[in-house]
Amino acid sequence: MGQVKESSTNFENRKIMNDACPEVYAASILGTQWTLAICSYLILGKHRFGELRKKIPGITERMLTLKLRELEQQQIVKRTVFAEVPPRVEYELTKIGKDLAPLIAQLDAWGRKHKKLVNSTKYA
Amino acid sequence: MGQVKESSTNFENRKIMNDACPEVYAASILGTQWTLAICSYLILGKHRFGELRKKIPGITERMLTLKLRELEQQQIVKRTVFAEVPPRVEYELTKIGKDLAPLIAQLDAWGRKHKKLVNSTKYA
DNA sequence: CCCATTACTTACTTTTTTTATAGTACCCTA
DNA sequence: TAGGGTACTATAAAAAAAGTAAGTAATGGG
Repeated sequence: MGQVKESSTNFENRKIMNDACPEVYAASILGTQWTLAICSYLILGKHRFGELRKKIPGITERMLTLKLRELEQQQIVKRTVFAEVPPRVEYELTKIGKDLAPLIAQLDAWGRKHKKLVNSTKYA
Repeated sequence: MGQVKESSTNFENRKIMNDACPEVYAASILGTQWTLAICSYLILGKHRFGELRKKIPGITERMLTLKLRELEQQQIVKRTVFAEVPPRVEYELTKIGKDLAPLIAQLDAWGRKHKKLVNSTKYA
């Protein structure tokens, strides 16, 4: 829950759902734009900031920064800064981050299946 | 992708990612607010509109309608209208909708684990 | 001294999603 | 004939998320 106003109805609603339903909580973490793409690359291994930016088409530096910071706060990603010039920062998944792998595989499988279904019925 | 402007950068970005990554595509379907909560209830069985509204705390009729329509378009939910007064409309999962069950179970498992971890380190 | 490199910030603007509130149609019952 | 139940719609506003564009810092090399 990035920048949610604690006074908003939206905040209340999410809080209640997230507290009551772990699956909703998990989906709300993974379902925002760019987040899962980043995780998918990090599952393949450690990446520098610039590497991620190059691999993820269309992402801006701002968005990449925001999402990485969010993932870091959520303890899904670990950030390591090297005291060099020019700077070098490496990102890698934490233990729980790595635990996403089978979940991502399932999402992938269901996604393929669904896409296939929808496309096959689109013009039927 | 509910009400996205086809001319926006956002539309372009989502399109590219969704086309390339089925897991991102799947997560973007399941990750928006209310969607997974609705599916979770429907996995338990057929529900009427009003039943869902009562079970899902905080949801407005408008949101419930919107999300159900979206799920219907995505062929995840089937809608059946009975020609009665007062009206009766039933919602149930389609085949691919039911295929979400194991995915939801995994989301649930990961969500619990993550929540536990975050809470345990919060004040450490 | 100027430029390149890398990983960001900052200050906005635009787009998308969610919420609020007030209807509507239909028939049945009291 | 007024009110109740059900499943919605319409319109507007608020909130959240994403995108744009222009910096910044530090240092080594030319």
